[in-house]
Amino acid sequence: MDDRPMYMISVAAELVGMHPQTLRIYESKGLVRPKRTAGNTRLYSERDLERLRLIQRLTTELGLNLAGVELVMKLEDQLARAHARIDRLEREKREAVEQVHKNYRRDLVPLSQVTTLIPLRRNH
Amino acid sequence: MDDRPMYMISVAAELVGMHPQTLRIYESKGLVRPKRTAGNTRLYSERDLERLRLIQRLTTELGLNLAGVELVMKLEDQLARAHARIDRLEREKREAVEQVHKNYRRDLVPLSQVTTLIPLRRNH
DNA sequence: AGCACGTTCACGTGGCGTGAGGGTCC
DNA sequence: AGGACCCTCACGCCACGTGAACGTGC
Repeated sequence: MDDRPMYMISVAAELVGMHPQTLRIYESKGLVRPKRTAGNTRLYSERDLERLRLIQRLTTELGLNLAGVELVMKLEDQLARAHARIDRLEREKREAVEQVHKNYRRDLVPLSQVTTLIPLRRNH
Repeated sequence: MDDRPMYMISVAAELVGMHPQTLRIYESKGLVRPKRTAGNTRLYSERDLERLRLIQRLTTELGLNLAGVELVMKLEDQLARAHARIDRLEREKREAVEQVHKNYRRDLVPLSQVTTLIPLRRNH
């Protein structure tokens, strides 16, 4: 995702189909945090736009209010991290088993078979 | 958690500090599903009350609307299951390693040592 | 100078809680 | 018969989106 600040508020609002004032409200509630220029003009990155589109889905399609949006985004973040953890654990579990196998040498023989091996070697 | 239906609406509302009509609204939106008697009277279980208290926290303390409550409860359910999965995976990872160790017999000897074993056995 | 930016305030709509009215069950 | 249940409708409040007013930066 692209973090570079690119669009000022009118362009950003146009791109996501929202009222510029709405974007200001979202910022005042901490839902998006666009960068600012030296002259205090907001600059929205692609990541900000993506976040705005998510807010839009939650409010217009699902009917959440802004308090709900905030909590939902927090939970979705936690959920994403939990899923990442699950993927990592599954991989580590597989790798751990393989590693244990590798740590056992391939040329191991049961001690009980050693006596039967002796005759075989004497025939040489 | 106790699923047995126990309290009719006035008692349930009293117990959680809500208006009975509010409980009916929550049911109409699918947020709680109390059982009914043969005469169509709602009966709330302890689990239902717990759910009502959660809704109360989300609405009054955090300011969510009901759409938000619904989605948040869904996400919290998913999150709980993800955490359960993580716990299970961590346990399985540990057990898998132990199991691999067990599958290697304790009396294994490197094949290269077999020749050195032979003299030892001949001395008997 | 002009236009889009900034902030603050005002208005309208809609969601939600609360209550009342009227019917039904025990 | 009375009280608490059922459901539906109406009212009020608050959140949120929208716009206007006014000042500032490019």
